[in-house]
Amino acid sequence: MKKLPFTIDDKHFDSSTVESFIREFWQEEKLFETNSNLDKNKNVFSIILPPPNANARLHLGHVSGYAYQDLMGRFHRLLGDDVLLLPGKDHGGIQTEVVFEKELSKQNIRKRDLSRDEFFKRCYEFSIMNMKNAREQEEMIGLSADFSKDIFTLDDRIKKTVYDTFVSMYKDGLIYRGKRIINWCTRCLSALADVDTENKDEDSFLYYIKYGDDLVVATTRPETKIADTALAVNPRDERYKKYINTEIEVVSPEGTYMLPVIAEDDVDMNFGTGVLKITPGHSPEDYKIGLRHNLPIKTVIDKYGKMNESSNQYKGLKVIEARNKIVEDLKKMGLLVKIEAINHSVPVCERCKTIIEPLISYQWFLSLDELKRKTILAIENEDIKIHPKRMGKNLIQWLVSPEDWCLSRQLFWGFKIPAYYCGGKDIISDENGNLIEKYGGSGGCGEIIVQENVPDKCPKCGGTNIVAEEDILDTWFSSTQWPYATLLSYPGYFEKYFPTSVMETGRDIIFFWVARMIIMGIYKYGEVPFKDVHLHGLVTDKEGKKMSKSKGNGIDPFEMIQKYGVDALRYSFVFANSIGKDYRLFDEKIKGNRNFVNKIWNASRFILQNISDEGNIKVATNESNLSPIVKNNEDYIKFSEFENRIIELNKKYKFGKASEEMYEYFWHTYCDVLIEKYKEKIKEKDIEAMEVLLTILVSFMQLLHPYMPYITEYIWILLYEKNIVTENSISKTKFFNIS
RNA sequence: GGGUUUAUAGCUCAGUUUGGUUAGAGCGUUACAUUGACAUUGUAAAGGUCGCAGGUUCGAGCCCUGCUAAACCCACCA
Repeated sequence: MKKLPFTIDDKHFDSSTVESFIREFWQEEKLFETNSNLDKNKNVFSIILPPPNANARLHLGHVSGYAYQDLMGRFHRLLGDDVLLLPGKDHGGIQTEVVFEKELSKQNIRKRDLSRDEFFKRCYEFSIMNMKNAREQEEMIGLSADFSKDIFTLDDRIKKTVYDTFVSMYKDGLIYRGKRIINWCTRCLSALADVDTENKDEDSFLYYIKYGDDLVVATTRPETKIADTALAVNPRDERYKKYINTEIEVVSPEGTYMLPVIAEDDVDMNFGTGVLKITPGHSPEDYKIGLRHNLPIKTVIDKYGKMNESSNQYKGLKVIEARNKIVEDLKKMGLLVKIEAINHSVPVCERCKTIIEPLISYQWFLSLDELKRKTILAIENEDIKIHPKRMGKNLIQWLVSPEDWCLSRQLFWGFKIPAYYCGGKDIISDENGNLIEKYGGSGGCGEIIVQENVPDKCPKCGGTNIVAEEDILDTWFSSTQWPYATLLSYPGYFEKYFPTSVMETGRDIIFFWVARMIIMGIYKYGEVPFKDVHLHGLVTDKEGKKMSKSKGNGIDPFEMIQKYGVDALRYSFVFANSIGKDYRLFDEKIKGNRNFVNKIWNASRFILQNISDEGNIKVATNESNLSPIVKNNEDYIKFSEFENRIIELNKKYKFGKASEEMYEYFWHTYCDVLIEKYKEKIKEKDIEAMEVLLTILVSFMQLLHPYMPYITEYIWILLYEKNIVTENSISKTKFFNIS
């Protein structure tokens, strides 16, 4: 072993010196590397670590997650388990694409100026750079992962699994190409799933517009008037009963046309006038109503957010421009009754905050009905245990919604959809303005071929004019396969480690990720991909507000590490917190834990300084070779009870409680009571005093190690150098009273 | 509208499968100590109607009901 950088004569514990020393030591010893050999005497414990997005430095959220994951891994190593912590890096899909677009714009380059391949290449380089940073930071915080197995989500081995799943889901009829209303981002120029959108409050106007002679409709979107295909009223609404199932003549700036009036329970009698215009082509709610009443679907807005050619006067105008102009025109025609100010929420793109334009479009979908049902059963039967339990209810609530998952994205950064069209595909519109996708128009039979590799000819007609799908897969389609896709990438790992022991992640991505990982696992292997789900809360500032760049209330974890050390920061994430609860982090909290680190250092220092070298004191390695002197010592007996208690708390994921009790025990029992009690005796080299204090110290280092890996390992090495313990690393040991 | 959570000292939080003496900790505040393993320390003190109102009970911070306030999630917002 290298010369120790730091001795027991140093009063103040210098965390960064010790951290880099220990880090090198761990790397040299290759302590956390794994293999596919199954040892039947050992339990297997595995966590596939949630991969951070390779588009920025790690933030507090990542570090807090790693604190929990590493804690569990190290704890199970000390139980004697065969532990795998498998690290990875996420290409981050649309998130990274948007971040990198901003990078490009700094160089005055627009994304669509580059080819897809060129964009992909540059974004890949950008990601590689970030991945290196992330990796360094992961090592810095003491993550005991097997870095020789670090894997990127765009790795070819991952791609193989993802494509296999896509193809088999297509063959099973779960994945299909379909037309429906989807969330469209006019800036990203892509379809988005519901979870990729969020709601934003917006000040807008409610326009009251005359429809026919008697009816007035209140709408925020007058520009979609041209695409109306019905009016709807509540069947219980006495005011409008007589109009139901009639047709009224509607005058508009684009001419006069007839609209049916339908009865619909979903219409709120108290909103506006109680008359709703139905625009199935541009509103998800209206789309559903349209399906129920078999209404035609008209489209007036294109993918750029501009009015399309079905409008004569507004063609080419952006939505807002068209809205203002049509309002002017309606006013001139005497059709505008009044305008009210309104604050309502609108869906926006989760990434770039552009207002979503609901559009009718052909996309790839995954039917989830059956899989969701099975997933609910798995949760209800506790095939998978969610901690905290109440989050399971949230999950089930989300799973009962029947929406299919829109898998295709019109983006550059990600896996291409493995689909091909014999003779290509075209979008045409029929006489009613309905969009129809036609296949095989440019010389082919129109067969859709779904397979991993590019086909050289059509398996149906033998044609060679094969056109590849240009869309890419939603990044969540691949990341929800992460638990098995990673393990399948290394021979024997899947067999040994699947299903994994725990999925540990933030409570905020339970729908995005956790729910759909379970769904995919159930599809692929008929079983849940992990046995337990542990969800940690979000880190907030002292006022309980979410940290964000724009608010400027964020804490840089690496600044805190420089100031107080990794151990203090990591302890602050778990200290006195309960599972799934958000926790407030601030400087004084971390500082308090730094003081605890220093207390541990000084107490250990005192013991080590006063141990007689000639006495050749050794500490028992397990309960059976414990000396009777220690075994019967009342202070040791009490400690032993405490030790069992902490181990039990860890098993129950009660890390907050355990950390609190360890703090309390070490500071106020070990230091304040026991050291004081044995102080004089120890200086007289009394064997019982030395053995009791040492045995407790050694065991306590093991107990605390998952929570504070650096200082405990360093003290352990000092004990090893003094021949007090026989292994040179805590990671090679087991808890004292585990046989 | 549906679901979930929280409310305990100035601040941040504990208060435990199971209700039980005088409700605890850290930070902060105040006083004192200091060549001592540790001033990143020690000893002590002040500080609480346990959100409000009922109920169950010999006994409620804990269980039940209602209310108030705050936060989060889902749906909708024409």
